[in-house]
Amino acid sequence: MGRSPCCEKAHMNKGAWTKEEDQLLVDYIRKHGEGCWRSLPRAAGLQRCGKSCRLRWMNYLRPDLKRGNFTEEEDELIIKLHSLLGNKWSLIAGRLPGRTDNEIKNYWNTHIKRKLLSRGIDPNTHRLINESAVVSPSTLQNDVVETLHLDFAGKVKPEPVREEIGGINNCTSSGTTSEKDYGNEEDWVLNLELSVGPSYRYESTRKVSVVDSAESTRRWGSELFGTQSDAVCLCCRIGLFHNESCRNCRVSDVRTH
DNA sequence: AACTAGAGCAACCGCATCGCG
DNA sequence: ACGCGATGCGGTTGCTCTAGT
Repeated sequence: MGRSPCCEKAHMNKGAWTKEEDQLLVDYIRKHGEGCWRSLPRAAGLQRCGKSCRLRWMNYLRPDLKRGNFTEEEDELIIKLHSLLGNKWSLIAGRLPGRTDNEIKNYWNTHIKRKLLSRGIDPNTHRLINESAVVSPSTLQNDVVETLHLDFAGKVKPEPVREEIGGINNCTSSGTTSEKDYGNEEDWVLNLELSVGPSYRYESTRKVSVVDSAESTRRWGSELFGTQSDAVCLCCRIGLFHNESCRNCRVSDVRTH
């Protein structure tokens, strides 16, 4: 019994992709678009399972991928996002145009971990290795640290946010704040329109309908954060995209907001 | 030149989540 | 509400390349 395999593996190629396979996949997707990965291999004439095709496309063949070395700005952004999100590579990748989750994950494991360790920072907790106190001040400007806040969809998970504001987060997947401090995980939703900013007042955004009894937490969020119009994306707040359009804010000059 | 160890990265695997009937 | 297939995600593996001896 048990789950049926995602594909018939007996006659499938495995291992590195050949140029011919790449070409077949690219040609097929150009013609038909992405989607239906399970049936794609057969339709494209590939002896690969759908998962493998998807991975190859996502991580290597997509035309919008940015190849080459990570910039210093990207490094810092990854570190900051990891301190907020933990090993949520796909979410982190969503904030780095042209980078894939796999690429970022590999880069983290091979470069950034070492970089943080050399700074005396534990890459898992983002805390200084020799001190129990706070955390990676070297990587975040003070004004940003003081005002780091998260914006929640529908429900607010208050305590960790307060911790964000007071020092730096405990929100990573390996964080230490216990679940009982803010209820069940299912009761709150982190809106990944993460924002970092000065002490603007900020209202929790509600991308999904609020169907809960969280009026109090909502009010709490409003009192704490003010209106959403003040929110600026993380990239802009930490000073990236100084001279170019930010894809998150759609604003060409971040100094104006 | 040959060998070895380590780094880097593409790809795989298994589980989780989503979405549709 | 439930079951099941499809897709997505994160951890891990293993191959390739390169630097050191």
